[in-house]
Amino acid sequence: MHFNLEYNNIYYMVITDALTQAVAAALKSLYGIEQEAGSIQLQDTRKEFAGDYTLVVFPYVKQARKSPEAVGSEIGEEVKKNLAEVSGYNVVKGFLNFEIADAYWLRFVGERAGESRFGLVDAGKDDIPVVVEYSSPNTNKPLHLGHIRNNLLGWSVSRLLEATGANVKKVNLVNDRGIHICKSMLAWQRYGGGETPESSGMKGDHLVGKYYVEFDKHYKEEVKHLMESGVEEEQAKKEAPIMQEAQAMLKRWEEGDAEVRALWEKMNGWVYKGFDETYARLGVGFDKIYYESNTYLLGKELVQKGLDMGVLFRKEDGSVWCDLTADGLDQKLLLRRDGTSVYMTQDLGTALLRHKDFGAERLIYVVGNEQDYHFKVLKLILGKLGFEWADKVYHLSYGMVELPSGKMKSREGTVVDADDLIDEMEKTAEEMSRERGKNDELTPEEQQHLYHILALGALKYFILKVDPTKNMLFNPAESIDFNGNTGPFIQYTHARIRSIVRKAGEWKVDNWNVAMNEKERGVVKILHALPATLQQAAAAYSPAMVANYAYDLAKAFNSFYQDTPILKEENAEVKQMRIALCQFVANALKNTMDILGIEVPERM
RNA sequence: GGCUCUGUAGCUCAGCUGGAUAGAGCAACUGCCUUCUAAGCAGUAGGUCCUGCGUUCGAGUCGCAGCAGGGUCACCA
Repeated sequence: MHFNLEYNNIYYMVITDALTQAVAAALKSLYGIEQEAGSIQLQDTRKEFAGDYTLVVFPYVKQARKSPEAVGSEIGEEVKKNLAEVSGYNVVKGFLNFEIADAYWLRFVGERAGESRFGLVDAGKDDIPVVVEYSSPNTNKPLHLGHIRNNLLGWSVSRLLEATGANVKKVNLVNDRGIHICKSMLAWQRYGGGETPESSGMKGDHLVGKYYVEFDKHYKEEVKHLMESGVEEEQAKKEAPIMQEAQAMLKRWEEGDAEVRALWEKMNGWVYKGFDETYARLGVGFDKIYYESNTYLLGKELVQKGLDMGVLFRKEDGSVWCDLTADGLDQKLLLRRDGTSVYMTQDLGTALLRHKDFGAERLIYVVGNEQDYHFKVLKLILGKLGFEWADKVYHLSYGMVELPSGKMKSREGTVVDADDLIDEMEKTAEEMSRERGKNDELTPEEQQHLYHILALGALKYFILKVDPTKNMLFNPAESIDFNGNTGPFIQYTHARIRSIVRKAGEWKVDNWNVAMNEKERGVVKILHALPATLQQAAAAYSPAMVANYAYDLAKAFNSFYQDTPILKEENAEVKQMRIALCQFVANALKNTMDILGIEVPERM
């Protein structure tokens, strides 16, 4: 029997698939063991041993009734006989290490190095869309570091899904109504003296945020006064006049009061202008923006449907609930006794709206893990309401960004402001670049652009390299690094490679018949794993896996670059192969960083 | 208290569906720029993988219990 390497219809010829098939056949012919090729696990051979891929034979020794060493040798021999690309094997204890012939790697580089999109799958424009919601800010205060993580994750996961073939629609649901914005409005009305972004020179979202803080200051004072005059705290918080007035303003807003609406539109307008600026600096965007002022009444007809279906019930006071006790949860309110809806009701409505707007089934919500319970319930209720796409709703639950002092709290002023942080990063990037003095020949515009992409590269990589599900720590006292496992390290590696490739000029692919060194093989094997890595990362919704991949690749390349001549190589064939390898790595770095939303420079 | 997530080097983090002697970066210490970009490379030092029991040929990874920390359990969003 002989195994031919075939083109996997999506990507490229895959030696690992051929190997597992050959192993499965060997298991059968040698020991009569039936094992599907797909369920055979190969792992990368550890670098202290010779070989490329390793099969652990322990699972088979019992049935084979032989020692692990014997089983390893027999399978190794059989596979080597049948698979030309296997140039050798060795057995250490129960580990069978396959060695892959250089010819395979050379062919792989020759065929793929010039592909600008190796490992990426073209997005199916006609496929059923996947809707990713992210960002979803409140309009009463500017964005902070927590929002940055959300935005970067949302953007990057969207890119990641696109890179693996999905038709992604990015949406934002702006929370533009409610008591929080009324607080800012009221405080501005009372204490603002007509201040505007233009008159103050303040960014609109920051200006509105300033009055949100202003409200809180007066509110606390009033509560304190009331408590001093003997009112209980609970009561005082409700009775504080400024709070009552904010509530009244909300009511007027809901009634459509012209004056309140005008003020609301004016101040929200300031905020949007500010947000747009921050989004642009972060390099994120949306296909559609929803506003809660338009959607907050949605969901009520769904509640009626649920009542008709008998999956919801009405209590004596008129409130409507969903009983989730059978699912191990509580009862969940969907309509208050006055008939008004709650957050969950709107979210049910907007889910359906989105399903209709895009014909989407997969809805992905990039929302912090403090809302795990909410989304569990949302999914359950959608299911009970009979939507078969409910099980395709996915909450991408990410951990919060903590400071050394603990959680960020906007009202306590312990937040890291998004704009300030980006400013800071750009300043640092500029300083570091000037110190090195490598970019003096660039135009001032090119320099500014470089500082920007380096700053954002550092920031984005810092945040995205961490597993999304985990909380992460940010220490403002220690600025984000530009050395080591960082975005600029990878950007630098790319710039360096591009420099070589530019100097090399045209390169062509021949049927290289040369020997590879360990460093070259190390780089090629990482490139080879790119498609599978992207698949895994997409399945896990984890840009972190992409970030770590890019780092491993850059690291391996730098190690190769350090002690292997490329342009100075005298053997023309070897030189061509190395240039191709360089181009290949540059493409892979560019594409993986692009998934992270990070631009890579041509020089730096 | 119920539910849930997390615990790996001094610090920040990797460790894919269990596999060989647990890996990076930062910080500390050594070397390497007249040679393709030193934002780099090579090396030294640093670990009871929170604890215990269990499953397994094999556990950082799976199960149970405990300890510590976060989140959440609103007619808020």
